[in-house]
Amino acid sequence: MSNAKKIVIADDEPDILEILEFNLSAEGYEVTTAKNGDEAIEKAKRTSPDLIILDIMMPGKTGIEVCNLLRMMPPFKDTLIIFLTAMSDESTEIKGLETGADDYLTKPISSKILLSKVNSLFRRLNKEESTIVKIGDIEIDREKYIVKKKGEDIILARKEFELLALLASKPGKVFLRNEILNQIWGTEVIVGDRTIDVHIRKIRQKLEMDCITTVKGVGYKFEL
Amino acid sequence: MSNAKKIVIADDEPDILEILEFNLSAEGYEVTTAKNGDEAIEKAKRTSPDLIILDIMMPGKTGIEVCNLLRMMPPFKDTLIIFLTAMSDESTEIKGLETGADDYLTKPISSKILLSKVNSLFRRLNKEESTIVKIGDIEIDREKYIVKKKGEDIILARKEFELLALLASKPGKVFLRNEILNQIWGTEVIVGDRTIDVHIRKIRQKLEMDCITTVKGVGYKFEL
DNA sequence: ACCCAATGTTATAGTATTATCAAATTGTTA
DNA sequence: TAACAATTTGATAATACTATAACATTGGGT
Repeated sequence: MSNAKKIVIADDEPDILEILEFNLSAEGYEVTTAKNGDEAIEKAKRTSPDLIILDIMMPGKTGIEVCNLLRMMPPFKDTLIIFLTAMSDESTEIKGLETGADDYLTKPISSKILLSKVNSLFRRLNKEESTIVKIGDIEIDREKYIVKKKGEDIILARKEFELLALLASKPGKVFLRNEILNQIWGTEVIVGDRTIDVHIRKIRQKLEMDCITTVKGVGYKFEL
Repeated sequence: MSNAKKIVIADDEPDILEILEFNLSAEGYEVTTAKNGDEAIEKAKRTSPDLIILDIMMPGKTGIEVCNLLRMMPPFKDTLIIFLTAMSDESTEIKGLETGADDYLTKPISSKILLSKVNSLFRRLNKEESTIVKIGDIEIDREKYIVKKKGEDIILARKEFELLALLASKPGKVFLRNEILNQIWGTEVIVGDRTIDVHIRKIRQKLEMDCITTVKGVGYKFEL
């Protein structure tokens, strides 16, 4: 899966770095580590991570300074940032949140809590972004009602779009004709047999690709 | 449109309820309180809050149970939920996060921390709503109710303005007719289908641009 | 290789949706 | 309250979408 979430962790304590990296990697995240603030910024620029975990107390730039710098750069305007802090000092916590961090964790860190928190943050983010589906050259945006192939817009009518979106929602899965009818036309409306075929044909025509496969006697599936 | 964020707080301790309500109200939030889980669900259904704060330990349903129930209801799929817990018990914290809560706070609660956290959570959500929106030649100022095209003022009537502002708030996104009706006219008022069309037409006329695209059978979107 | 059911193709007619205009209603301001 | 602007509605025209019929083709089973 190339869509593994990327995380950059910055902490000056090698032990912590290692523990966090181990745990997050085990969970399937793509982890990059940094020993200090500057390295964190540099790695962030290079890897475009989905989440940045910053220790507040670091030699050189503090996590808060790093966060401030990152927030000034457009690519990191909305990137998730979590602070790590040994202090249970309230004012620090607040400063952190108001700097634009999305959360903070207090050391000593329980890996279970960290993972929960990370997963939880991503869960929220995923919901917002699930409107866009990318499969190879094809990009389907449910919100914008747009289908793109290699960046070029392809105009689909409503039913065509819905049908494609349905099939593409689970690439590889074979959708039975009945399933498709229920999902797109609903149970009340009854349409003839050829209706689905015709829509499928139009999609194939417009996409100019063979990404919808017929499974005879069963249904259709979206692939490649 | 009163766009004050609404919050429902559930806790069985009246003191805490009062403190939280006081602080959050002072910050401009619209607070509703509930003494137990069932009441929380009921109030949530009635007020459609933006955030729900749940004490975990409550007589009757626990906060976790309430959260589970809420998450099953479509309207609350994405609502922010924060847990309040007296326990620093790690397993509880994790159970909370994995239930679908967005964060948790440990009692005793510092109101400053609470406010920071709440503000921080909403900040992320609010990014979309900056008062001035610029898209190409067009500039929309929600506060001053002014639209400019290449620096020149364009005078739009209120509904026209609101409609344009709505569409432009998420360029590219297709707004369903129902969505538009709910956002601009509200659920109580019922207007005919032609109303939207006519307003769209006037906006197009006054802007002298083709920036509003019709997606037949779906809705309208603002582009370019 | 043949058959037959399932699917592909095409053109077309019917339908639903939207654009446009004018007129009616409501709201606002002097 | 008159005058004017804003909003809504209804009728009608223009348009795009969809379903279907009729026919062609395919491919698996025997």
